[in-house]
Amino acid sequence: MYSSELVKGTLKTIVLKLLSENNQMYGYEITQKVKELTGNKIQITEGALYPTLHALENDGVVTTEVVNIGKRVRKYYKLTPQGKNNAMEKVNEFADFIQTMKFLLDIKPQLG
Amino acid sequence: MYSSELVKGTLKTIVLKLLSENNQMYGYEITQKVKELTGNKIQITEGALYPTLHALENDGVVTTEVVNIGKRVRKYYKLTPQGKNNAMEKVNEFADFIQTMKFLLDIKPQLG
DNA sequence: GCAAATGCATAATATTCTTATGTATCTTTG
DNA sequence: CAAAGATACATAAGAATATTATGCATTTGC
Repeated sequence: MYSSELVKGTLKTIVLKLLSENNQMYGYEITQKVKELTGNKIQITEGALYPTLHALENDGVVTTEVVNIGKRVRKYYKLTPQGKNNAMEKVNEFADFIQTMKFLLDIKPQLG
Repeated sequence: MYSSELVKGTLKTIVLKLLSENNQMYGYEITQKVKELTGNKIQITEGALYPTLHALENDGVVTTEVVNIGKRVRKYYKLTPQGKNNAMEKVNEFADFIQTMKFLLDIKPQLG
């Protein structure tokens, strides 16, 4: 687990990227996917995720579809066309940011 | 300039790294150095920097020395031994974080 | 049957940054 | 030499975002 401050500000980027790869996902699925892909190094809490997803919906970045699974409810999120652009931009910006930070912090290329 | 959320949480790491390379620096110098090294892509505001520096001092990570330059005052910050460890840890953690994010966001190695 | 996992959500609090403001000195330029 | 911009500190109000706690309900695994 990274210190929480380090991960701050990356949530939206992570969510958008996952949605751009998976057509549609529901909240809980996103938390699990991130845990799995990062080997528990990044864990998204629900208290952070749901407000973010709602904000993305308000901004027209995602649309939602509620699906009943037995008696339970799942809320699927899917990128709008605008959201797809948004996702690419965010990821590109982060890639650029990484380059800048590597230089600034004098971080050498890592093996692996 | 990156979106502000992107840079969130990196301030302490940046400051500690610069201090670990420069023996002692003052606040304004730090803001200028970061601007210069990043080609204006990252700009540290004073409203964010000074509270952070004061917190680092409270935590025993840095010590300060006030120097008079003419009639003006400069406050130099210098890492304590604990602060040096702290700096290394922060930078290593960030390097690790970058690797994780590159994988998660599927970012390819960049040229340059 | 009970604990853990799945699945949504919100509210209080904490943290951190932005923006604005304040004070003062020094340097550059027209 | 006056004014603007740079240097140099600092704090405070407000915004944004995350943490922690809580709540509810269903389903799965032991």
